Amino acid sequence: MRVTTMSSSPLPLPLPPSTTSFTYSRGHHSSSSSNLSMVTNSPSQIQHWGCEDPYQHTSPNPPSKTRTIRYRLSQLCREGQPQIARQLFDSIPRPTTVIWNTIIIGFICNNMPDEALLFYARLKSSSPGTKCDPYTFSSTLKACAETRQLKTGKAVHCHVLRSHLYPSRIVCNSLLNMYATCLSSTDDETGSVDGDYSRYDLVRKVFDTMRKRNVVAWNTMISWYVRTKRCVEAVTHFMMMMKMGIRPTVVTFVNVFPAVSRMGDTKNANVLYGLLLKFGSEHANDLFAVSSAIFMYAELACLGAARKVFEQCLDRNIEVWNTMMGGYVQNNCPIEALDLFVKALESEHTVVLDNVTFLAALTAASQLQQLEFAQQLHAYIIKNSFVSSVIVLNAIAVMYSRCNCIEMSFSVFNRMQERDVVSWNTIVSAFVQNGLDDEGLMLVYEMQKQGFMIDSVTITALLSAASNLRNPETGRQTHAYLLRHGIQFEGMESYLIDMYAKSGLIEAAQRLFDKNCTYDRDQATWNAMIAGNTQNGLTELAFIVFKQMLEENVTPNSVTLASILPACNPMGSMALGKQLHGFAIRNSLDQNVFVGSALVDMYSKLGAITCAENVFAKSPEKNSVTFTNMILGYGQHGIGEKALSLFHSMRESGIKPDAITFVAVLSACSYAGLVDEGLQIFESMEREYRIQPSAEHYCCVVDMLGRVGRVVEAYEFAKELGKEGNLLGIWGSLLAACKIYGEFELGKIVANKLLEMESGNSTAGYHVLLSNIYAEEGNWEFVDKVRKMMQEKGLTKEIGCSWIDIAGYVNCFASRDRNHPQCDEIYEILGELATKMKDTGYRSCLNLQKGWISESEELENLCYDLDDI
DNA sequence: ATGAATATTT
Repeated sequence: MRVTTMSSSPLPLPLPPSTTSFTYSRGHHSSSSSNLSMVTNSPSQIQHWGCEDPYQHTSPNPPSKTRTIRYRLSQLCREGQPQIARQLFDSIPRPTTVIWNTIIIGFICNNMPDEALLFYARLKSSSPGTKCDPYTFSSTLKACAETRQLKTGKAVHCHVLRSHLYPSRIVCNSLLNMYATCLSSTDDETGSVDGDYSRYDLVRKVFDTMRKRNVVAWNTMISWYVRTKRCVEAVTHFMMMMKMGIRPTVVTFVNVFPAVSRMGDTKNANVLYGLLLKFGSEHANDLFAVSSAIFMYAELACLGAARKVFEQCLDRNIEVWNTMMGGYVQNNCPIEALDLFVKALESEHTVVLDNVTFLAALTAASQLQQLEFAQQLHAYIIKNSFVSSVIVLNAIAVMYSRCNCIEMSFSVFNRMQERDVVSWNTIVSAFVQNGLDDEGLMLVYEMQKQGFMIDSVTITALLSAASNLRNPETGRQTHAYLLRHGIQFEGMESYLIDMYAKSGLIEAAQRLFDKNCTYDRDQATWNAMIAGNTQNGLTELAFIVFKQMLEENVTPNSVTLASILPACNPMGSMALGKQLHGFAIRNSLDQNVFVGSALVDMYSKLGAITCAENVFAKSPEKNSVTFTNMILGYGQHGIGEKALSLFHSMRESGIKPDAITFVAVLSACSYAGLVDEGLQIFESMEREYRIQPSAEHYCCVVDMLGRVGRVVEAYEFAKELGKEGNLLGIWGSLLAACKIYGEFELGKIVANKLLEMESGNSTAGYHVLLSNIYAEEGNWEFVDKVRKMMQEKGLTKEIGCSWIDIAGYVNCFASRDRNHPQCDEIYEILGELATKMKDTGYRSCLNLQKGWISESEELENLCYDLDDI
């Protein structure tokens, strides 16, 4: 660390900024890149303040009059009337340095740094005789810092050097602050710093060459280190400063607190807070310090410590309240945040709530996801604030969207007088998150039409929509837009990977994963890749990525587990599933609602319905997915009654079933033959839950009717759906029912409908079914026709396959397969079983009497048929 | 009359 060069340098600031960046204009110079050059266009019309101006004809101004006018100027600026101050200033024929300073400072105080710079330029060009003093320099440098104008700041630096005055400590501090501010934002002129100094060295150099560094200089340095994300250096500087015997101020602590909290250094946080107390009660009671300490502890998730600081502060201002509430919100504790909000309401005689308070409450309400409370809060805000700002309205829209109430969200958006990019992003995301992806995409068009630019948040919403819609076209376009417009790529990887994987383009996802984020892959990126592999059936790859993630010490979260758990099912490995369950328990992730749902699904798909039941019973939190998975499990295990009763208790507990829940419960009814119950539930879908039945639901009902032989009813029902949706499944299950119940005429009608629908290899099964129907009728001519049709289309029926995990080894069985090591034994037992079945009255669907196949073949086919049922 | 600094929606 170099902090020792202060006495060796002859010049206080040996950093002549290059003359090229000296952009202040003197008229004959070209002044291409300077903001100061605007001075030549500045309409310095002399306007009179008031009717009479006592100074209009007096020149030069007498000292006493100067004092009066300076006083009036600063008073106007303090009263927030800089425009009137400007008029007064313009009426003065020859303003003195002090007058110039006053107007410049006045603009800065009124948050008009650009105006301040214009007046500095005017001072330099229109009255070259007027000297600048330390006040001029430090004020102007502040304006440069506020406007992030490094070039202008350098020009002022030059003026300081040329003034041949030894710059005062305050001017040096102002210079340091100007460089530190301009060289820490991301949008500055990176790399354009000339000479041998990198941007960081420049700030260091100014600091190192200062003759006397007081606490302000140190504070500036600490704050600069924190802003440029070098927290270790910030703390090191703090300690060096202490060692040199410089007494820290409140600002020092306010600056250094975020350094330790960002590092997650609770120990040093306690040390620093202890130091703050040690340096006197005026420190501990300072509201800036209290607020910063609360924020620090909240960022470290030490909410107890934060609350203690909060409670110890007796004279809280609104910032302190807001910081504490924000701390709870940040740590996902909406109840505590809202509790505090109520307390703030109760102490309204001591503080006035502002928009930031409402924002914190609204964000907490978004986390709480209780529509009723959301509406109460909304009503309260309407009643108690005169005009809500865009930010507050945006937060209200978010809140309704999180409560799954898109109608309210949209109506808030619709009624907004003024909208910003965040409003648009909010409403687009709201639609996408509530399953209205197409509407979300349309709103992006509208947004662009109204002149708002797509930004990185819009991109994430677009990618989610593309992913939900399985629409790689939209996804690719969005990816291209992102690259073409140079929108920040960081943080986008997981969305892109998810989109490509869900759209079935797993190679593209893998490429992104491999190339674009070889280092610094965040949790979400890993999760997206694991989920992508699982969803595309690449279960082994999913496990490889999961293992890699653990090896690279990335902490898995609930999403990781919920993504990897479904990978156990295709592998049929109960051992893996149990290992993951154990892993979840060890990492205290098993209480999570997503993990619980995934565990229920995993166990029930692996046939361990009792394990699924246990996980379900022990889940502290259950959502519609948890219930749906359990109902699905019961259905698949043929326990229709339990599925139904669980569906009813779900209703009673107030958890809203969704479209998939109905698929689960209807198919459970179907498997268990509970037709009347099923039909009743189907009818309640739209009536009670306002869920429009989709093709899948129709398919369940057709299947349900078909299975019990109510084939004609099923046919009438299927016709109701018209031409929309995935009709293939509906007609397919009807066809199977026709075959089983010998409704051959209807079967043929249905089969021909099916064959009209052109749709890949999935129709192979229907061809087989149709040929079987003809075979049962003995219509061999048509059997042949159908078989030939299949050959022409190149269709082969997919071989059914099943598997079971025994002692860690997955045994796989396929029809006519002879690869299993215990193949002979297996077929022997299968033969025995088939004989027993025949003895007890089982009849093959294929009519053996026609002599179409031999008896031994028929035995084999029996196994094949069993697989089909 | 000049320098350093807390809470904020997608």
